[in-house]
Amino acid sequence: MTNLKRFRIRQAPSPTGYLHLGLLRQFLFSKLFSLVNQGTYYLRLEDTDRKRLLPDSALGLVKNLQTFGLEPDEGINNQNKGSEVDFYNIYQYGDLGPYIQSERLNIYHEHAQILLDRQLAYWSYLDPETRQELQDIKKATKTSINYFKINQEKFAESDLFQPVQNALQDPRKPVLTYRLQRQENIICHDLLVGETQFDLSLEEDFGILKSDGYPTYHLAHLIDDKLMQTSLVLRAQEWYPSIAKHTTMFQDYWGELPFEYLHMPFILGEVGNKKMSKRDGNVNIQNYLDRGYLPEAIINYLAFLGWNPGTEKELYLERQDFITNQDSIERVQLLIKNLSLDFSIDKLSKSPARFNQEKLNWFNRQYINMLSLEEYASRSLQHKSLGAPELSAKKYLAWNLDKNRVTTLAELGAESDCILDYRLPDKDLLKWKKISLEESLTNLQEIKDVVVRLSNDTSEVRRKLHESFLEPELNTRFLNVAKQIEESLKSWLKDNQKDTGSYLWSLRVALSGKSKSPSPFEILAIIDTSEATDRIDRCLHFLV
RNA sequence: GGCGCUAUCGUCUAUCGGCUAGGACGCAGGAUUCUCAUUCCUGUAAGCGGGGUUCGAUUCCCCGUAGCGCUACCA
Repeated sequence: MTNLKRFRIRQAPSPTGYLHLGLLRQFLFSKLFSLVNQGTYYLRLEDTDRKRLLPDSALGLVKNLQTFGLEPDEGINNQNKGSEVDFYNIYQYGDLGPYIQSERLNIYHEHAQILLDRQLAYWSYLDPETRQELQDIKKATKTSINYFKINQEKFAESDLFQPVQNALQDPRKPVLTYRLQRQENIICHDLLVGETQFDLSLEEDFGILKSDGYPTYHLAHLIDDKLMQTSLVLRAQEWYPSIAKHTTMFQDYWGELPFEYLHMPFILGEVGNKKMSKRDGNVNIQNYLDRGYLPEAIINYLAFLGWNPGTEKELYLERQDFITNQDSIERVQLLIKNLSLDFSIDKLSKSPARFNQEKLNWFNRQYINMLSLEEYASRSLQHKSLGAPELSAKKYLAWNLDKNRVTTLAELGAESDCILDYRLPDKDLLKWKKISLEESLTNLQEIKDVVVRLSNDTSEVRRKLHESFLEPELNTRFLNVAKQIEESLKSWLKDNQKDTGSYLWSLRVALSGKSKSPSPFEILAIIDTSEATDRIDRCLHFLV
């Protein structure tokens, strides 16, 4: 991209709500661009809309970004590494600040004055009613409004170009308006779309400094992205129609457009053709976190919405990464780094992408399964706000069984509850499909002795397993014990020429109490002999 | 209304003029299995319509059509 000057990319969120999916993807792609270009990814807070301002949302935003490994290199965050901004309860850091637009008012006013001096902007005194009337006429006559001319006819030249400080005190509440003077066609460039020609005579003047002294996006963009040395403006597609205004504004004021534009296509909601909105209820990124989705899965999924490496690779983290790194934030940073290795602009899609929960679920299942048992258990417990319950080997081993059966962290216990909280099955459930209930129970009675013997035989390995349940490789050691039980039990069945289903079905149902459950061998590796005996005996009572 | 963007399986997408249109999710079937899940295999399903350029168009161009966006003292 730009090779002479240092690559700098920015995101400029507004503290008017929560972090949503579309925005998160923009942050991700910005970070990816900065990594590819070995540049800086910075963040500034666009808090110029005082009516919609929600101060708390700034902290929520930077916290979320940290969770997703997207903390900016410069700008604002929630770490104590810069100067604190009390109002938002966040920190700001970097050499080109302030990064909070409400702290830059004097800068905007200074440039507004230059704009006035050069007659590139003027004060518009039209009240809302008048502007509404003009817009109605515009619709009827299909001609664009010349705001400058209208103001010129009604007000004196000295009013139109009065100094900023005076105008802000003016009871008529004027709005500083950008004066589009060029009437010709302009060719605008976007990294994704390419070149588009716009007719500037169709564009209308637009407000840049509101009567409350705060800039609109247009002025803030004009000033900040020059002063903060942005080299790539990556923003949502909805801005694309403004590219002509902005390009001409930069050319007029600064003599050049000092950066490239890239407009990101929308993310569509699962139903309908609208971009994901707050009405979908599922756009808030915090919802996904709350529902037990891993940041790794969300980021990996989002990366593939509008981008594709052109290879068949989709998972950008491997099982090994989960073993060597137990920290979620560091791991998601690694994920982003891995993505950046394949990331390039010509792999971006120009059309909007539809959000698909099923695919996200798949990513989440993949990554949950890669989690170490320790991390899976602790994160699931944390997720359920269970704090730190007394950890028993039994619980821990039972949860282990859930890991490749769940979609989200919220489902801890979904399958394993039958081990921790036994309920007697219905009588009929004990019947194996090929034989009668009586026969099934007789078989159960018969295998009970084998199970008891086996359970006693393996009590030593099980004791060792349970004692060291917090040590690494638990899953492997557990599976070994389960396998040992399985082999013994199956060889007994084979030696005595017994049909596996006729014995194992009722055994498993007796041990789990459920029609669908982990295998009897896995259950026997967890519960002790007396517990196993008790469960079987209770079922055998159906015999009498 | 004006201006603009976009257009391949249900969804995310590959293809940068040669296609028997590839992959992933989902779905269906099968294998393994005492059940469920996992894993593995197989299948399912697509180039919006019409012109043009070309030996040849999903790919390039034009016109339609559809979807979306913008048309603020919101960003």
